[in-house]
Amino acid sequence: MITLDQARLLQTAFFDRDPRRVARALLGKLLIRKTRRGILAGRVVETEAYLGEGDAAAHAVAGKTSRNLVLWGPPGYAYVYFIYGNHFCLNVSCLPDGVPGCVLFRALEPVAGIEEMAKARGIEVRRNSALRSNNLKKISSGPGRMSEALGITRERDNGKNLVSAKSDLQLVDDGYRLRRVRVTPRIGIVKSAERPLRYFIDGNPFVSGRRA
DNA sequence: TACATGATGCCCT
DNA sequence: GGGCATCATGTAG
Repeated sequence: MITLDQARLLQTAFFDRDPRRVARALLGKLLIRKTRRGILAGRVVETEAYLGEGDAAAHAVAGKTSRNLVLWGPPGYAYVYFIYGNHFCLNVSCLPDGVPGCVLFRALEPVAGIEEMAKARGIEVRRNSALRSNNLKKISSGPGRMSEALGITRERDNGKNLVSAKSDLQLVDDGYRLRRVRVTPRIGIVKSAERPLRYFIDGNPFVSGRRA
């Protein structure tokens, strides 16, 4: 394992392939936010693949709109949308320019800047160990939660390159070795609900929702 | 312009 | 396990 500042940015080519492969490959990578006060980082422990044509649950099925335009752009860019009047969800575009597809980030394991992320979520983590452990899971287990922890909004981050050295929101590899991945149907959808397109790290306590 | 809906999370029982 | 807040977006009219 290498330290955070030695971690390597993922390359654009990493995302220039089928979202199902990207979703699996992203597990164990780090999502980092650079702030004036330091670096916030979380390990990707749960993702979902959303395909283009033929995936009724994907935003891409509606065709190009002002909201989902990023899905048709080049790979490695952030697609952020607002949902349920409360939450932002982060995706990364996949496949070549002109072909829609993405991966939704569903949960992170807090790695660095934990105090800051907890603060952004309105959570106290400095007390006794039991409460701390319990509250750690509330920081970024779930797509809306992790977005709030990292300050992700559509206005701020939609269309941002996630593999640019200049970006304040990046995906990096710190050498983490993935053991076992589990695959299940996706969470919270009605159409195409049976398709096994959700991926998560087996046994990781920061995975959201059901873990079987 | 109006209206229905949603890739969620939180609080209550 | 269930109810519900809350609003951007897309679609219908």
